[in-house]
Amino acid sequence: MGKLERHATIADVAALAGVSVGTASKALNGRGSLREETRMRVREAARQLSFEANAGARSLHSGRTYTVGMITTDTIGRFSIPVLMGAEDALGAGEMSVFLCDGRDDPIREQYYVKTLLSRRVDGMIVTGRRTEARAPIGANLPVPVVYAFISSADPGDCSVVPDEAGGARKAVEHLLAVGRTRIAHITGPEHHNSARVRAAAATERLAEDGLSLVAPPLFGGWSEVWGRQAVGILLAGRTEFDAVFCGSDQIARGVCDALRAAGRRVPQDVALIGFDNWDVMTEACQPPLTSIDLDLEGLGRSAAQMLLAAINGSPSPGRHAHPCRLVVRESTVRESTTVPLP
Amino acid sequence: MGKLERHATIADVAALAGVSVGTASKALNGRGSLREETRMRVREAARQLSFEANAGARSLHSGRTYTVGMITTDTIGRFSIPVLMGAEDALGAGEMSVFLCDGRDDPIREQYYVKTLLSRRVDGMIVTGRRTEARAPIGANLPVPVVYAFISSADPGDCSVVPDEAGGARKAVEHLLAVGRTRIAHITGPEHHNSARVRAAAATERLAEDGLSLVAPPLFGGWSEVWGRQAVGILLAGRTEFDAVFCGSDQIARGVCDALRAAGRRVPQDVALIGFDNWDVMTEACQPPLTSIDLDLEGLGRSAAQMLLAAINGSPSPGRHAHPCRLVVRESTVRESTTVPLP
DNA sequence: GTGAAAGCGCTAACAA
DNA sequence: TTGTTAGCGCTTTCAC
Repeated sequence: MGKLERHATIADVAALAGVSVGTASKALNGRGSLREETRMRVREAARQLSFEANAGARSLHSGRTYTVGMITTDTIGRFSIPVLMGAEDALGAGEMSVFLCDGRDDPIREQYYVKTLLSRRVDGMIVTGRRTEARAPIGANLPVPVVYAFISSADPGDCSVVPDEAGGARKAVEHLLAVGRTRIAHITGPEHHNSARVRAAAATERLAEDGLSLVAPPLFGGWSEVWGRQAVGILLAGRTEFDAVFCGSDQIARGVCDALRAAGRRVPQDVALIGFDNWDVMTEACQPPLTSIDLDLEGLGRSAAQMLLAAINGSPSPGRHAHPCRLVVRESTVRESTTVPLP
Repeated sequence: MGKLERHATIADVAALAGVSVGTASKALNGRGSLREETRMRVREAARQLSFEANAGARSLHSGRTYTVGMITTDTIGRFSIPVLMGAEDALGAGEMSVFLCDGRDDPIREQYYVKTLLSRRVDGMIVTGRRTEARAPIGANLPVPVVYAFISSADPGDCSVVPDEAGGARKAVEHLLAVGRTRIAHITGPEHHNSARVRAAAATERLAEDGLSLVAPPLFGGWSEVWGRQAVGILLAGRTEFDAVFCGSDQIARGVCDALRAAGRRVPQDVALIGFDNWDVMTEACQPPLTSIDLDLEGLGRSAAQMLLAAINGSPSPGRHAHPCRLVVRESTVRESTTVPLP
């Protein structure tokens, strides 16, 4: 057979089948009315030539390309991936192909990508990023719909799908209350980070609804294990007693866990511990395994993609949509894991 | 202005500028010889209409789409990402757009993507995956060049760019020897995993070159921290003395580190410790920070993309290409970090 | 220096 | 049932 030199065209197929291109087109797309024998003959010719219709030429008529662009505003990372995957999954099911564009925190590069995507006549775009903060819209009066996923647009009229971080923080607190803890500390990331502020505020608020408050003001620091360990030092140096720690991330929680153990406090007997993000690497390696809040990023991405598909089909969903978080219980908050191992 | 209803065509631009479409085309692409005034007038009209030439229509002539497909054979994960990013980076610089296709370990899905990409007339494809093992070629006699990155093709004639894991393992051993250790243990992932076997064999071989051997047969297990901790238990239960541990991954090394500390052995004074992958999450959280081997996946992806670009331009690089690994020294092998902090 | 016309690969009217 | 034709948006001869 040898390596094919060029793609077969529908003219090649028509010639081989001994019909006109119009007939070949109908046969391959199931349009018009043709003799079954003719249809088969054309199909067979197409198969023989490994014919795949040129999508570009095709979209010249339909006006649609069945492609979408995904732009990450900052470098692709641990949070963008599941979002991208969820979106890719939902779009693939919708027969859409996805252009991946890594913005790398560079607005110039980002605008370049927007132009490129428009020249490729994508049917829509998804914009995502590493942080949940609002960002400037990627463009004004774009000729195609845009959905922001994880990150949100500063324009409230734009469609944004964001994790319900406040709801997640409330679930964390409610879980700690449900297992009988009332003296709760909160250790989290840097105060300038939107997620840290939102989660801390929501936790405080939820406690207030039960007439409680954090045993100490939230400890803002970094998102790292190192900070988790340091923060425990600070907490223990103070006189405040605590029977639970709600952490702004799993990495922090892991650091907290290690430091508590080193200080002779047992988890969960003396201190119940809950993280945020439900990152398997951390929740599994933690001793004991870590209870956490799952952002369901893949579901979020899928949901964003579905909204984009709807918008492309003329039914936009303007505004900010909060995607719910899930509580995942493990042994850092309850003695025995509630999950029953499979037999 | 209001939301644009449709994309402007070159006919719109020509009409607004009061010239023919042919002239407009020349003006916008810098072809032919036109009066400077005309050129400017057309450019201005294009700007006013936010005109972006339809790439699909354009490629109808050029025969090239300036797009490539990236297919991950299995789910996109920690190893595929940097490869994808490096490739996207190199391709973007080459004015190429990238179609992202997540194979999800499903051969059916994978073949579906290959067909889709061919119908979109991509100029080439990059195939990647989570493991370094060889895999069946993605297709035979494809009309466009294919480069395998990280993963490799079972067909030795295909172009594959893979990390030089054996070289990395040798560098790890050489570093341990250089810091004066000779009684080296090796703890790594499952024996059925290609990377585990290759790294263990290379380490053994390198030691043999100096008339040495591992203090015990390689301990194969899982890639997790949990296994690292368990393995230390096994090692200590045996009578064999050791002054260094070479681990098959950073997660294992981290587990080893924690367990050694718990057992009263100091790192690096009593035991020097080196990991593999140079995963920042682990190397930084480890106490002390972990020396490791970096696969330079982003560089590998970039290199693969460049080979693809070359192949598209008629200069293929058939065969298997080993991409070198880098040693990154931190405090788990030397008392004071050799990296000088910036002032 | 500019316009008219053909053609890239395909689909969809309309004829035959 | 099938073939012919026009046209999607663009580039590129070739006349003028």
